[in-house]
Order: sequence, then C-alpha cells, then structure tokens
Amino acid sequence: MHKRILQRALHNLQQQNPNTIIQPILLDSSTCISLIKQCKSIKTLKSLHALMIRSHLHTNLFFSTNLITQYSSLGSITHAYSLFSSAQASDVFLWNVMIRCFVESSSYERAVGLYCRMKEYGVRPDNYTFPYVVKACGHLRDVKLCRVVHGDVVEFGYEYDVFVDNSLMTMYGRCEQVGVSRQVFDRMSERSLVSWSAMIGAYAQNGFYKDGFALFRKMLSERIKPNRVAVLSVIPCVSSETDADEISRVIVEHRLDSEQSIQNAAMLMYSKCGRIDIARRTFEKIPNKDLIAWSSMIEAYAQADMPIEALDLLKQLKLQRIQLDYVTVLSVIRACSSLASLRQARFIHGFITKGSFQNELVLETALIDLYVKCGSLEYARKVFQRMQKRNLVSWSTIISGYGMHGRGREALDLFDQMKETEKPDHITFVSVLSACAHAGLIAEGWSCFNSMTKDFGLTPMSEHYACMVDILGRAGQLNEARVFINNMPIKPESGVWGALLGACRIHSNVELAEFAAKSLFELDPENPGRYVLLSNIYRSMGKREEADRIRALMKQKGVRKDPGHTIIEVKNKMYKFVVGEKSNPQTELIHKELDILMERIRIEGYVPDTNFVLHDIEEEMKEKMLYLHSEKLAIVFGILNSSPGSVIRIKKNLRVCGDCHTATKFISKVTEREIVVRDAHRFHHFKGGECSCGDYW
DNA sequence: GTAGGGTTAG
Repeated sequence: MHKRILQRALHNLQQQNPNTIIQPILLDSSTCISLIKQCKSIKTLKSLHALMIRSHLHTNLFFSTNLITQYSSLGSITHAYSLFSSAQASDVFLWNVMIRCFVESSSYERAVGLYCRMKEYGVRPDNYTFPYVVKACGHLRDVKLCRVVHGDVVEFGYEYDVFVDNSLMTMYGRCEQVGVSRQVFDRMSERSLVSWSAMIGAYAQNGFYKDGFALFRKMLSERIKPNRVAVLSVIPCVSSETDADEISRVIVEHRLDSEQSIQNAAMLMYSKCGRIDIARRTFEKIPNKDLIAWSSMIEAYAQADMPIEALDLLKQLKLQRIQLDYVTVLSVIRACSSLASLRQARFIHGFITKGSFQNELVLETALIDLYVKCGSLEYARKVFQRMQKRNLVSWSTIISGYGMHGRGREALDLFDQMKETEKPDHITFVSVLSACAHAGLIAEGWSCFNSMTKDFGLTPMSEHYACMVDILGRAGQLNEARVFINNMPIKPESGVWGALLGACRIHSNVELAEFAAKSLFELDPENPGRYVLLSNIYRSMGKREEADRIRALMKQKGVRKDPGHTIIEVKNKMYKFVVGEKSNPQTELIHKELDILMERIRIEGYVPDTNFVLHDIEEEMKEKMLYLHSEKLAIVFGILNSSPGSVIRIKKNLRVCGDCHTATKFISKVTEREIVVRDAHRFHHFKGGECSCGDYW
C-alpha cells in the first residue's frame, strides 16, 4: 500500500503536476525522504522541493540535508549549495553534509573553503567532518594545507580516531609524504584492516614497493585476515614472479580468487613481472568478463610491449559488440604507440571520431602522443590545434613531441605560449630541457633550467640534471658537465651518469667514461646498454683488451645485450629485420639492391665508418657487416615495396647506428625519398641528404 | 552521514 502511494506521488511529480499529490502523504517524514531519494532528475527533485516549501517542510534539518545530498548526487552542486546557504547553519551535521557533497563532486577547494568558513562561524568540527576535509586536502596535494588540517585534528581531539587517522594516512600518501603517513600509522593505538590497507596503499602509490610488501607480510604475521581491498592495495608492490606467486597463494587461501577486481589486478601484476602468459591465462579463466577485465588485459599487453595482441583483443571486443569506454581506448593507444604505425594511428583516430567517448581532452592528448610516436608531427599538431580545451598535460605532450623530432625552437615557442595559461611542472621541464638537448640549444637550456626554480618554485630533480648534462656533454663541454654533476645538491641517479657516458662516446673521452661507468654499474647494473657503450668507447679508441674486459664483465653478471632490430610496415604488414636478416622472402632482392645503393652513395661521398662494427675482423669484412645492419635492410625493403616519392618510416629498438645515420642521409638524397627513423630516444627526419637533427645527437 | 580499493592522457 505504502509503496503504491509513493509510486503515484513520484509519477505525479515526474508529470510536473505536483498539485495533485495528496498533502497528507507528504506529512509523513519517511515517505518524504523516500521520495527525495527516488528522484532521478533535477527537474523532479525541484518540483518536490517546491512542494516541501509550500508545506513548510524545507526548514526541517533532516529534510534539507537529504535534499542537499540528492541535488549533489544528481550533479547539481549549485542547487545543493544554494539550499545549504538558505538553511540554518548552526548545526555541524549540515556543514558536514555540504562538505561531503563538495568532496564527492571533486570540488576539493570549495570543500576546504567551506571547512574554514565553518570554523569562522564558530561551529566545532566533529569526527565526521575530518575524514571529508582530510580527503579533500589529499586531493589538493598541498602539503602546507595538510599540515594545518592535521593540526586541527589534534587541536579538536580527534588524533586517535581510527577513521580520521586512516584518512590522514591516505592524505599524506597523496602528497608524497609517505613518511608522515607511517608516523600516523605507528602512533595509532587501535588499527583496523583499513589502516593497514591505507598504509600499504600509500607505500604503493609512492613507489615504496618493498616497504608496502613488507607491511603486508607483517599484517599477515599478526594474523589479520586480508580482504579484497587489502590485497588490491599490495598488488602494485609486486615486483617479481616470486612476490606474485606469494600474493596468489594469499588470494586463494582467503578465497578471494573469484573476485573480478582481484583477477583484473592479478593480470597486470603478472604482466608487470614478465609473465604475460599467466596474465592471459587468468583472463581466459574469468567467466563473465566485464569491460574492465578486457581493458586490463589490453593494458597488460601494452605494458608487455605486445601491440599486435592488444589490437587483436580490441577486434574481439568489437565482434562481441561490447560497448567500450575511453579507458579501453587509452590502453589501445598506449599499446599502439610502440608499434609506430601511422596507418594504425589513423585507424584509431577514426575509431575515436566515429564513437562518442567521455574525456575528450584525455583522449586527444593520448592521440597527440600516438601521432608523435608514429613519426607524424603534422597530425599531432592538427589534433592539438583543433582541441576545444587544453591543459598542462596536453601542452607538455606537444612540446615533448617537437623536442623528440629535433624541433627545439618550435618546442620553446610552444612553451612560451603555454606559460600564458598553464603553470609548468616537473614533467613539462623535462620535455623542454630534452628538446633543448636534442636541438643543441645550450643557452636556452641554461635559461630554462634556471627559470624552473626562479620563476616557478620547482626544485630540479635528477632527470632535469640529466638533461643539462646531456646538453653540456653533446656540446663537448665535458669538464663543465663534470663540475655540474659535482655541484648537484642531490645524489645523481643513473640517467645523469648515462648522459655523461653518452657524451664521452661522442667526444672520445675514455677517462671520464670510466668515471661515469663506475657509478652506472653500481646504480644500474642490469642495463646492457651501459656496458655496450663503454665497450664501444674502448674499441673506438683502439683499446681492444679493455673492451673485451667489459664484454666479459657483462657475461659474468649475466647481463644480455638486447639484439638490435628494425621494424617497417609495408602494405599493412609489419616486417622485422635483425643484423644479416635472411628470413625475409625478398632477401636476395634486398641484397642486390643494397649493393647498388651502396655504390651510388659512395659516388656521392659516403665513407663507411667501421667504428660501429664490434668484431675484430678485416676492414673489408667490417664494411660488409655494416651493409647488413637492420636499419639499412629495412630501408631498402621499404624502397622496393612502396611507391616512388612516398615517405619511408622505420623503427629501431636501440639508438640508430652512426654509420647507418650517415648512410641514410645519402640514401635520402640519391633516392629522393623522405625517411623517418624512430629510435630508442628520438626521431630523425632524413630528406635531400640532410637529417633534421643536424648531426647533433 | 565517516577511512583503504580493479582498467585511466605528458
């Protein structure tokens, strides 16, 4: 009976005919609350609200708080706030509700602002106020503000409230103050499972994976039973297959293995530690895969650098007519950027344009990055120019794009434009400084580096110092680079030494190279590139024994050199070339054509640089070896299989070899082809015998 | 009416 009356009243409201509602129903308070909660649109809620005003019910605190909450959850924070403003504001409950509404609608500044007003008003915050306010502060990532609110927590006597403490830990975690989170955790007299999860989550979000994992183990040892959320918090801390297996056992033991959220997280966990096969098996075992399961698997493939498999999953998704969202598309984009296929990028762009996805700004930014990585700055620029809205991330993306393509001046112009509306952050400066490095803009690099602190109050991090070392080093200012590193106020990370070592390769400085390598082998002992670089420096200076010693060291430490390869897409198919590739069906033709091409460029003045051959063999043989480099094979294959005059795009997994760089310049001249080469660091555009990098690389 | 949490652009 009661339900029927309610339904009728609601129906009348939806018909915008509130007068037909029988007054006595509304006088019943539980009916009224039910009605408020059942309103599915602002319009209906407004009618009900009007009716309540006529019945003088709106002044009732309980009704107003319900109305405020409903307005807010229907998306109208404006209506919610206007109602709050007109209500009697002496009750802490009402303030709490309004602050919560601001937090839930992500208006964190307004939440904190309201909290301040509340105190000015003389309303004392209670144990319910702080979790909301603390959450808002965490999202604002303002450490000073966090400290002030934490002070209030202590002042008002909620320092030992488990809810407040749990939110404090998360707050400090969000502002990169994980040490303070831990202080809160240690000081707590009573801890709930949420406290442990919050602390583990704070470690995870800040990259303190070992600490997070250790705390999870400690929690288990104290016989605290983990639930779904606790396991989800520790999963990002997993860094090895052993860790992953350990977590898997915990999952099974506590019967959490049928939770889909756990299965989804487990896929990424295994893909992160190199077991994409287990990730895929987990995915296959999920009975009713939801969209997040599909997105997670696509993301797992993206992380494992398996774009073909990611695209294949997208195809299957479409076949099953599952409606995908922008998150799925983002994962597909990320997966494809390593493919470097402009055709694929165009396809995804079309796909996005045809569908209607949320978060346009985010998708467009991802698309800009994709076009950049597929070698088309032109398309990237077009997407950027057509954007309705831009933010810090989209500006940084396009700036980094220009930088990677060696167009430093334009990157700096964009940076100047950006500063009119956005405040650059650490990542923006990495983009700008590396743009300067790639283009050899020394003075501009210095000026940007200094401006970071002077104009924007940012403290340079190791990456920024690495860019500066790169700038100085490439320009041959090796001593300046060494002094610069010595004067660093923070400990140089491997990137800094790596930049120095790279500069030593260009400018043949063995002594400094050894100095840089010493630190590198400590900081980054697993990275094969560092060993290869040092060994090559020795070899190019004729120090064969030292070179062999480094190779032996590599072997001894079990570090394996990544085999170099080049990928090219021809007629919708990807072809992979390694040194001396013979499996390609056109091998014979490629070699014939290569011989002819090499003769043609020799006449134009190409001289092979046998420094780039590692083995100790006769000079003539060395030249032959150079001919067989994967870059050259791929380019010739491209020339043979594309129409005259079309652009050839190749992708090398390591840095492009110096001799291939020189040869490609000549090839672009004699064949009148534009050749775009993506390597591990940047792009080279070859045209008419020149490269966009101006040999500055 | 309170805290932790599965995919997510540089």
